[in-house]
Amino acid sequence: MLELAILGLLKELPLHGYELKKRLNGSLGHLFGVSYGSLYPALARLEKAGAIEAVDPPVATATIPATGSISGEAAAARLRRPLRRSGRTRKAYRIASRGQTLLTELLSAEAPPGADEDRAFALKLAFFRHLEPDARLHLLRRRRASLTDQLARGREALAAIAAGRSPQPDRYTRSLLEHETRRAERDLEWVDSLIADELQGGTS
Amino acid sequence: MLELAILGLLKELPLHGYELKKRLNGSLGHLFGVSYGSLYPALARLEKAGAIEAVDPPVATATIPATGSISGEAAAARLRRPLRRSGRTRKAYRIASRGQTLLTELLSAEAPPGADEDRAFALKLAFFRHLEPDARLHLLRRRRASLTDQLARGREALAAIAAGRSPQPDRYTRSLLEHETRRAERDLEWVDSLIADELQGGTS
DNA sequence: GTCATCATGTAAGCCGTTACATGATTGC
DNA sequence: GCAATCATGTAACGGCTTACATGATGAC
Repeated sequence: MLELAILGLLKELPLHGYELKKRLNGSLGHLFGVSYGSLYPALARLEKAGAIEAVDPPVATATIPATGSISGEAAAARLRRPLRRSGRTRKAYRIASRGQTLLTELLSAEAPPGADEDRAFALKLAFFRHLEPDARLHLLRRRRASLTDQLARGREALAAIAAGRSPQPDRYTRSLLEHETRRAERDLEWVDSLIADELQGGTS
Repeated sequence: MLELAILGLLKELPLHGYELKKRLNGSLGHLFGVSYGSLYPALARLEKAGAIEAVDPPVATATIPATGSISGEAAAARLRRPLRRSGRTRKAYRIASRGQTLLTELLSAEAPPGADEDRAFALKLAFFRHLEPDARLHLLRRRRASLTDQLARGREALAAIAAGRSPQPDRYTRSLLEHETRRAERDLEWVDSLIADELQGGTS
């Protein structure tokens, strides 16, 4: 998941490790906390695999692509200014074509079942714009199926308790089960609305 | 978190590893998936630390305390029957007094901030009955504070976007932000209802 | 000249996973 | 007797964390 986040951010503009970390712990913060101890090795790995490449800073404006996005331009400006430093300390990376492929793969990849699934889905959504509409729909439908399952299990568990087929849990466990079932309902409605938007082609 | 789950289950009745795993992946399943590779080492660790002890099976009924809970009795019966086996294969554990202490500590422990917090809270709730009312309230209030923060951050981010102080995110990111803010609202309401129940002393 | 911050990295360790190895018990 | 399942464990590895080491830059 770290690599997905890194590639997703680098897809918009080249960044160096320190800035990358600030962004990962900032906008994506609730989804994701990274420490240097995992970030820098991850960058090294990705570079060795040819997914990203160090961009040498000399020709500042030229190497930074116009993304059209406001944040992109602002960040590029931020990045441009300090480039007048000695130039040997910071190491900015940009995504390479193998990285584009990898990003698509990671976005489309089977979600790890279990507790990480929620986070993985949220993270993917943050970079959804980099996927083809088909792939987006596919992902949304897989997510939908998973939520439908969860919901069915929750409802069955509640029904079994109500019918006495399962023993009465204490009130905390019961409340937890009810809450999680409601959450699954809401998540399902939400995913359905995302699917509907997707089908009618991008209502902003 | 694994140790918390193990101790919480053993607090109700002695169990052996295999059965423990079935329960962890069953009722607590959505919160928690464990594999043998981590369960057995964890049991060994806990035993060495004196938190749990192997209970030798001979005197079946005598060693199993009456918990008063239906599931407890049913499980005890399930456990009782196969005890007529040779007796060298299964190794049931029961919680020791140091384990009781440890359980209380783990339940009361500071939640790891970040993405695990949700799961940790849910897991603790499943064993809430083993805590003193004071400790329960304390935990609920800490959770409340954390959710209040999350909610404030979400609302601020949305306000900043609406006011143009932040750049417009794409529709997926925006929808994600909105959804997570609503979720924080709902979670907060839920925790508030748990606090209210707690204060008026156990409305089932 | 010194302090805060920016910036990159390494080392040790924790907590979990999958895959593998092994054997007992039960049902047919 | 053979397969399914119950049952316990080990080995290798993955991914992330904290703590540590190092040094450049900018502000005052």
